[in-house]
Amino acid sequence: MAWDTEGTRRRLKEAATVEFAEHGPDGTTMARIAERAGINKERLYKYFGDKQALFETVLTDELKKLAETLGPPPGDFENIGEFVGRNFDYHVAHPHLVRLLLWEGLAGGPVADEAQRSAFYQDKTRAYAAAQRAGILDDDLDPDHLAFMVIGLSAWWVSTPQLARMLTGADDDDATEHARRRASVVRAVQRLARPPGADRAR
Amino acid sequence: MAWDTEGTRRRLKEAATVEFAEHGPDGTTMARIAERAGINKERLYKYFGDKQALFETVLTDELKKLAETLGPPPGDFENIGEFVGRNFDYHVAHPHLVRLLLWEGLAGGPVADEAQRSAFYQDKTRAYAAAQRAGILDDDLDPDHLAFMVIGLSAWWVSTPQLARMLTGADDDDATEHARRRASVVRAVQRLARPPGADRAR
DNA sequence: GAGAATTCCAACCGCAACGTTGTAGATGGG
DNA sequence: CCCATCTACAACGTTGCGGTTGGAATTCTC
Repeated sequence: MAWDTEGTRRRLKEAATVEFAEHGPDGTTMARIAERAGINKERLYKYFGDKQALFETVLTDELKKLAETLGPPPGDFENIGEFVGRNFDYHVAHPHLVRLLLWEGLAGGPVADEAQRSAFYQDKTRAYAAAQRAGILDDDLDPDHLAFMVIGLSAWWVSTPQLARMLTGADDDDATEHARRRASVVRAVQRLARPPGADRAR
Repeated sequence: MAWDTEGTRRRLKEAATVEFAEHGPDGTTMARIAERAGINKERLYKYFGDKQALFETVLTDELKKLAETLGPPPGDFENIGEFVGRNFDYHVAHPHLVRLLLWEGLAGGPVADEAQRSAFYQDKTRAYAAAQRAGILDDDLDPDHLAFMVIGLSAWWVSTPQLARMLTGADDDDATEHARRRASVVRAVQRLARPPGADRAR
């Protein structure tokens, strides 16, 4: 049988994503990743270097997936609510990414792929600023802060699930509660970003 | 010299707070806690049980400190913006608590002191609901979700410092940026919670 | 003031984790 | 067809962790 190096690489990375998202950098063991992938542990070191490098690879990969799934931010921000709603859906369906981000922030180590990501966020900020100048978004908040808070609003539910549970009294996989949360996020973003008077459709 | 059991207990707990907040449950070692406190490791087990119990003790303690420092939520929510601003200041000055909360949520294990905390949050939700009925807060969002998002807005900056840095381009200990962030949080909460037309003081 | 009880500590135990090494099989150019 | 090269793996070495134990020093109790 021919080698399937790309396949083993992919399987290792998928296993690493699950393990890292679940247990974090410190709680994850290289042996468990290899075991989950059904591949020998040593391959991890050959392909990805050490644990830290593997974590960074996994994180940048998941960020890319999000960007590809959601597509570029809508040219106009008229419908920012729905855009963030889709963002929220994504985070609830794949909590991997938010969890990886939180662990990255908590660890305080090097930031994976910092240059690319900074550039991405600066683009985003510029887009927000343009929409504010066009009057589509309110300019009450500075564009970078607005962008940051919008991310927060859609990611916060996944970030502190225990608070969410204690406050709402609902389980994480409750479908009707999910819909209620989504609606709240959409409405909150509209209140935050849209000029007063817009989105009056109650 | 007389025994100072309460003192050693306190020193151990303080050291544990720092270590747990910094490195998380998995990244923290009992030996390092003891070393930081200058006390023998075995005392930790005598006083606090095992690692998990120590973590829960530390977390509930920090939650109590926040509640005592900020005092009860203001009877009326007219000034919810400033209240949340003080909350934000606290989290920036003592990031311990938010970090512990994030780690608790990520670990997914048992929630420390769940009964008390649930009761606390339900009280909070009731207070929000009352303010909504009184017309002080807008009832656009359900009170539990509003409470949850308000917490998120003031804690999100500490939760993903690397995103904050990449978006704002500012260091975490930049004083003018702190003021700017605080103002954004206050304004955002007002937009989120207050009826349209209130807080028009630009 | 003697002995029970408690505080404190150094040393230890079992175990699991990271990362490496030595080797068996597969591949491909000359 | 041969040998350098690459993939893959089992087993290992070392380190460091959570938790325990035996005993010395100190305080309390009667």
